[in-house]
Amino acid sequence: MTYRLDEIDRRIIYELMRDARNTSAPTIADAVNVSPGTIRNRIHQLEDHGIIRGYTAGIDFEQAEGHLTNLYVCNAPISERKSLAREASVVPGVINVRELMTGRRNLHIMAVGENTEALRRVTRALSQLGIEIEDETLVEAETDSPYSSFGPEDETPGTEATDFISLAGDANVIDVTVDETAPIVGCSLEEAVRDEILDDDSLVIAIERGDEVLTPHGTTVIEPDDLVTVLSRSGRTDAVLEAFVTEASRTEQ
Amino acid sequence: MTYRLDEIDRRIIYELMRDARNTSAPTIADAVNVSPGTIRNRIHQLEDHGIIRGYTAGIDFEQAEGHLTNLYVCNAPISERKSLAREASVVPGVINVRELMTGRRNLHIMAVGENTEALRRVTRALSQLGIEIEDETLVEAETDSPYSSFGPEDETPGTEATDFISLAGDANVIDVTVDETAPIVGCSLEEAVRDEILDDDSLVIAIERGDEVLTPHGTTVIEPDDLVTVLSRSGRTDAVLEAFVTEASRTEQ
DNA sequence: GATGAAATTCTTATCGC
DNA sequence: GCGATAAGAATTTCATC
Repeated sequence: MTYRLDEIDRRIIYELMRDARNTSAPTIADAVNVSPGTIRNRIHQLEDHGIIRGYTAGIDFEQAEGHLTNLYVCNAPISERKSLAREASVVPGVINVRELMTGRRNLHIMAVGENTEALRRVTRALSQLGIEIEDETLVEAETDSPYSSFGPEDETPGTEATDFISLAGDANVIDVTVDETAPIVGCSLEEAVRDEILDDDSLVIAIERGDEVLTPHGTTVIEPDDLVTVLSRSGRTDAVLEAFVTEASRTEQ
Repeated sequence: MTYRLDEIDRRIIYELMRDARNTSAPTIADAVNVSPGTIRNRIHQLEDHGIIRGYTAGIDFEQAEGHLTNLYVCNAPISERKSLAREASVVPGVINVRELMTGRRNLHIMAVGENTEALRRVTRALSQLGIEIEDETLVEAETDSPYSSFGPEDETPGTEATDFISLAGDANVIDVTVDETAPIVGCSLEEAVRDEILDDDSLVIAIERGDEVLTPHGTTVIEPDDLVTVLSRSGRTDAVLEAFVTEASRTEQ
């Protein structure tokens, strides 16, 4: 029942986990040196074999009108776990169900509601199905990453944020080494903010260039290999990092 | 900071949660009666505001060369939770991280490895980051669903599987009412299997038509509104149901 | 929010190994 | 069976109203 994957399949899975919507077949084809048609054929095979279950959009419901996301940790008898998981997945509000191999706490159900009353309705619906809720908590954030083993081999994870310290509120300090091909290279900080390369909520507070530490001004121009310290109030780390790392790191073979 | 959504935004989110890759802008445009360009503009706005976090492919790693998926339930000090979550997400093998609001068990980390040794490496990496692993278990299955509140109002969830009983092994019995526009309508069971409308692993064991119960044969032709009982050994319920429900239920206004 | 032209991508059928 | 290729349809991008 296990399907044998080759390098092409693995790379397809990696790219689709990274961005399932804005990754076209020709893009992947360039990366693995086959024709776009082959990529599409493989994708369809992976879908047909059930290896690709589907494609989901990750939604930050909290930002969308303050909806609440709740995680229910539940017990289900092993014999009924599969069917209860199926029934739970169609309860209004439920967006994700995980079946675990343990005897207890073996069903993790994630649901969204516009307020606590809506979540109470989910609680009641799950109870009526015979699912025992052992624990429930609000979900603050969720992050998806591709499976790195299926990614390109020449990956250098050290390029991105080297340090990451949470401050009060949602502000973060990020240390990042500037990529040679980063969008911000050659721009002054003033220009970067004006051209929306750099978020308005982000502030460059230090630049290490070689042996010296520069104090950044609006006219300071960012160069490759600068070690830049950024204070970000937006909390959207990825968006901030985009300015400093290469934009198309995935297209390089 | 909360973004105000209208009917168009909600519907876009619903459709992209349902299928982020094979849902084109014109398809959604037809459903809400605006131009495709407007749908694309809205999608970009939702992406820019961070309401759409990204698009992920759901992978069944077990079917792919028998990879193992593990869920680590961890404790992280509240003050460091956000940064630990960030660091955990780049540990090789980690594909999903959830931050929860509780004091304990507030970090759920999901990782994939080709064997138990690979998962042990993940365990070590997480420990070295200062994450305390409280519990860990293999993940058997995961299901994603769209947020039904954002879906079309005339949804009739009763159309699909009305009952669902797990049997020994991976076999299931499903009761389903046949849709008028289902692919299998007008086909004999023999033809359905030959044309690959119906899975080879699926067996129709009963048909209720009006007041009578038919015993299915190869030559039996499926009609709309038949209540069909299907025994499926494949465990891939969705694939089986596809034959009996309308293929393009989302295109109907 | 709609429209229209240009570029890209997807679908499908066909060919060669 | 698997991958490459090419024509036609559909989709996305971008500028403009």
